[in-house]
Amino acid sequence: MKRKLTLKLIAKELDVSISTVSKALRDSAEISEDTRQKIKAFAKLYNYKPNNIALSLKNRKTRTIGIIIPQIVHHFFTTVIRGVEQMAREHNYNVIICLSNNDFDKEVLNMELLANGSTDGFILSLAKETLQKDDFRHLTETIDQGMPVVMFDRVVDEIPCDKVLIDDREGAKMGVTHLLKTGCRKIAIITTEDYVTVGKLRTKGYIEALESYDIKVDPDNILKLDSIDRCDQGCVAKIKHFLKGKDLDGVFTVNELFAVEASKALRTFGHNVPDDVSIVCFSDGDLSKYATPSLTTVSQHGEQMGRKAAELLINKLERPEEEEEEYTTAYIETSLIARESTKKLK
Amino acid sequence: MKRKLTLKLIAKELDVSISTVSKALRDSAEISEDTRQKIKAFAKLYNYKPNNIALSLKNRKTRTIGIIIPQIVHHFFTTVIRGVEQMAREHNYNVIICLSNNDFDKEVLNMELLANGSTDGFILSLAKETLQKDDFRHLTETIDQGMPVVMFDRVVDEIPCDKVLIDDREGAKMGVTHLLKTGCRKIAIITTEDYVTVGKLRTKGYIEALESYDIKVDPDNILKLDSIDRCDQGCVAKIKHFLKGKDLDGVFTVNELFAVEASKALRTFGHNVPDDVSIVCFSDGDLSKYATPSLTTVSQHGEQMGRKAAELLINKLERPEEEEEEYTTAYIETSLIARESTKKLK
DNA sequence: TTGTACGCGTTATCAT
DNA sequence: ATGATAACGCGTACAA
Repeated sequence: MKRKLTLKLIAKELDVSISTVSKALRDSAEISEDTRQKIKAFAKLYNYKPNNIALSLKNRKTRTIGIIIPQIVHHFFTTVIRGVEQMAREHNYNVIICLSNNDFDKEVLNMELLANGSTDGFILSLAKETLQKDDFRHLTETIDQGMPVVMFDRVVDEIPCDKVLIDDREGAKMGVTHLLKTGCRKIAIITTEDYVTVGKLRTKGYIEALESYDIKVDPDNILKLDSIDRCDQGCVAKIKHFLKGKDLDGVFTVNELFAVEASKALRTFGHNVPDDVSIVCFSDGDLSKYATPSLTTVSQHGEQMGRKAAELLINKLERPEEEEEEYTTAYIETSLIARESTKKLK
Repeated sequence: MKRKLTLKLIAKELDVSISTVSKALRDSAEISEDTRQKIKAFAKLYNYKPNNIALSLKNRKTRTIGIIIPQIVHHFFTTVIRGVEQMAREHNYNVIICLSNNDFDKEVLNMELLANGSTDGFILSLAKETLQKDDFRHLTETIDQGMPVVMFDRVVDEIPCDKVLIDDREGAKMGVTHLLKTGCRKIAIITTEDYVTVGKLRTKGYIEALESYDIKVDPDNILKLDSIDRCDQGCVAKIKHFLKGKDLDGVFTVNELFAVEASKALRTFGHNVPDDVSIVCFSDGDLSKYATPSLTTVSQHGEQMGRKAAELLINKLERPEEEEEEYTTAYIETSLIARESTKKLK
C-alpha cells in the first residue's frame, strides 16, 4: 500500500525543490523547458493529483456545497438534490449531503459540523421541528460568519438569504381550476394544518380558484391532516371518514399519498374516478403516474429548483466580497400533467 | 461579516501563545486553571470551533465517507444512503455523495476527485456503463493507494474489497415459492437481460423455485427486458405482448415497475389480480404499497445494506495499518411482504 | 506553567 | 532558472 504522491515526494525523487515541482506542474515560464518536461512526465506516470484538502486550507475555499434536508427517502428532495448536483458539477463544486431527519438538534449539529471548514455555503430545507420551534439562530449565525445560505421549499421569511420556492398557491389554483374547467363544482381539499407553510399556501390557492368561479367555500369540504410527508393508518381513517357520504365531484389533495388513499376510499364507496369524482394532486413522484387510475398532478419540478438554488449559491460564492448584499427569492413554476383521474377538457 | 475565529485570533486577543490556547481548549493539565478558564470562556463566548480542513490535513484523515451511486432518484439507493448516513453519524463521519448517472467517465472523474483528499474511503455501486465496459482500473487504483472501498448491489467479483449484496437468488426463490405455496403453477417471470447481474440472479432463483416443485421451466414464460431501472413505453408494449393470451396463474417480476405494468395489462385482458393471476415482485419502494391492488413484494432492506456497508468501511478505516488484509462479502437477507396481489396462504 | 518549532500539502513571494 | 520561506489552522514534542 503506497502513500499518495505529493509534491515533496516528487521533489525528493527528482532531486529538485518542492517549489520547482509546483511551478513546473503549473506550467510556469520560470522553469526551463527541460526540467518542466521531466517533472510533468514523472507526475503523469505516477498519476499525481494535488491534495484538495491542502488546497482548501490554502485558498480558504472548499468548492463544496452543503445540502441539509429533512429526509432523503422522498422523491421531491431527491430530484432537488439531483438538480443541485448537476449545477454544482458544471461549476466544479462538490456536494455534501446531511440529513436532519426533521430533527432540530440534528439540523443545528449538521450545520455546525459543515460550517467548520467543510463547506463554502449551504442549501437547505428546514426541519419540521425547526419551523415549530421558530428558532433560527443556527441560520443567522452561519450567515453572520459570511457563509451564504440558500433556502428552498421549507423557508422562513425573516432570514436574510436567497430563497427558492414552488409557487404553491398558484400551483394549487391551477390544479383546482383544472377540476373546475372539466366541470367539477363540488370540490373538496385534503390538505395540512396551517403551520405547514406549503399546506397553507395550497389551501389558499384552492380557495382562490373556487372564488374566481364564484363558488362558496364550504369548511366541511376542507380536511386538514397533520403531516405532509406521510399517510399512516390514522390519516387513512380520517380520509375515509371525511369522504364518506359526501356529495362531491372533485377532490384536490396537497400530495399524492392523500390522493391515492382518497381514490381508494372513493372506489370503496362505489364512486368511479373520474366519472363520478375527479382527483388532482400536488405531486413529486411516480405514484401518481403508476396509480390506477393514474393521477392528474401539479408537477413540482424539483430538479429545476435544485439547479436554481445551486446557481444562486454559486453566484454568491464567486461574487467579489465588496458587492452589495442583495437577496433574491426565485419562484419555480409548476405545471399541470393531465392523466386519468380527471375528465378530458372539452 | 466577521471572519471565523481561529486559535491564532484567540491567542492574539488574550495575549498568549497559540499553543497555550490549543492546550487550554483540550483541557491539558499543563495549563493553569486560571488561564484555562479564561480561554475557554472566551472561546465559548465567541463560539470557537476548530477548522475541520486543518484537522484533516494534519491528521491525514477526513472522517468523510464518499458514496458514488448511479442515480439518486431511486428509492432503493435512497434507502441505502440513509443507512450509510445513520451509521456514519453514529461514528462521527461525514457523508459526501456523488452521482455517476450510470456514466463510466463520470464515475471515474468522481472517484478521482474524492480520492484526492476529500474522502477516507468509498462506498459505491457501479455504473451500468462500467459493468458493460468491464474496466475497473479506477477501482484498483484507489484501492492500491490504500483507500478502502466497499461495493454494494452492483458489484464485480474480481475486485479485492468488501462487498454487500442482496441475496437476489434466494429472494427471488422466496417470492416465487410464495406464489407456488398459494397454489400457482403456471408462473411467468419478467426480468432483465443476463448482463444485469441482479436480473440474472433473480432469474436463477425463479428457476430454482420452480424446479424444487418439479415444474418444468418454460422459456416462453421468461421475458427479458433491457433495463431494471426504468419502464418506458417500449417496455410496456413488450410486457403487454408477452402476457397477452398466455395461460398463467402467477407472475414474478424483478422490480415493481414491471409488476405495476403487468398488473395493468392483465386487467386489460380481463384477468383479476389475484383471483386469476397472482403477482409478486422485487421491490424497493412505495409503489407496491400504494398500487391497486397492492403488491406482494420481496423487500430489499436497503437501509440495512447501507448500514452494513458503512460498518465495513469504518472497520477498515479504524483498523490498525498492519492488520492482515481480509475481505468480507456480506449478504443482506430479503423478506416477503404479503399484500393484495397474492392469495392468502392456507 | 507557558512558549517555540515543526509538520500536514500547497502556492505565492522573494532571494539567489 | 531554481530554491528558500511563509502562510493557511491545528496539535504536539520539546524547550524554557
